[in-house]
Amino acid sequence: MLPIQDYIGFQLLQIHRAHRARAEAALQKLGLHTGQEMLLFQLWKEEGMTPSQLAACLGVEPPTATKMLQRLERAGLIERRTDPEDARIVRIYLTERGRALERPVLEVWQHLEARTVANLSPTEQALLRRLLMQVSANLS
Amino acid sequence: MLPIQDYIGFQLLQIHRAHRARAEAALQKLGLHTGQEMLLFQLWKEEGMTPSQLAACLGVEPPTATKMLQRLERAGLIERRTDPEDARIVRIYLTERGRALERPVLEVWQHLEARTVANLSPTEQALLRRLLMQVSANLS
DNA sequence: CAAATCTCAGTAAGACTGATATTT
DNA sequence: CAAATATCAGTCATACTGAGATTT
Repeated sequence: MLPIQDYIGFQLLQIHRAHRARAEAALQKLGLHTGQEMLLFQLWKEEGMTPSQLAACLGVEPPTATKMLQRLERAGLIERRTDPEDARIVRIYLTERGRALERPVLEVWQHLEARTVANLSPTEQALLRRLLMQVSANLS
Repeated sequence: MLPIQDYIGFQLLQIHRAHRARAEAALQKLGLHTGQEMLLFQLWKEEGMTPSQLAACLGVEPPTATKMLQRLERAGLIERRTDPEDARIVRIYLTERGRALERPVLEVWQHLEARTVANLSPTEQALLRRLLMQVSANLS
């Protein structure tokens, strides 16, 4: 029987926890929590997305996205606007403060990414990315 | 600028979520929640560990382990016994029901592990394990 | 009226910090 | 009394399901 440490499932959990803790510590200085930056990432790419679309991008259910958006709104980083053509739809826009966070958050991410792949050659990094992509597909 | 999907940090999060959802679905049939089986794993290897030791194995703080143990105790899978030589120390033992879960839980894990590494050659699997080990070390 | 969209309410596990026994 | 051990209390973000509310 395989010791638990050798299960990839176990390794993934350990890594996820460590990664999350590091991200949390760095994002805290920007007044953000882990997870919130994921949503902001999407909005930096394209504003005006709906809560449902954002939920799909993040792979969560709509009520989960709603709660995240409430926190971001309370923090003054995003705002909601009802779609003028279909009042069922809400569209999410960044505030100035939300836009201003793009650069520092990216720096945090790049820094953490560098740490994550430290001691791996460029070839190994590319390989890891490819293998993880396959794993991701396997589990979807 | 790298699209978010190409960050290994992002991939890890997606994979962790998918993996967790699959584990949750399978463990539910055994009356367990994700995370609980981690603790049981340790106890199947060695009973009589203390809450602090278990916390260290899992990489969490002692109060977190205490809560997990409370749930496992309520579920009738483990029991606490005060150490006879040092009354500060609590030792955790499996109940019969807790021991009986070893085989089915292992089957769930092996099945999920197989799915996780599907479409990867044995060489690639070993490589992935090694790369993840390095990543884990990087983040610790 | 049915479908779509969002949100609310409630629940639960995960994880932390800081405080509180209890024993050594 | 200081250190060690476990636990309690409180907080917070994650994430779900199921139930409204509103609009098309």
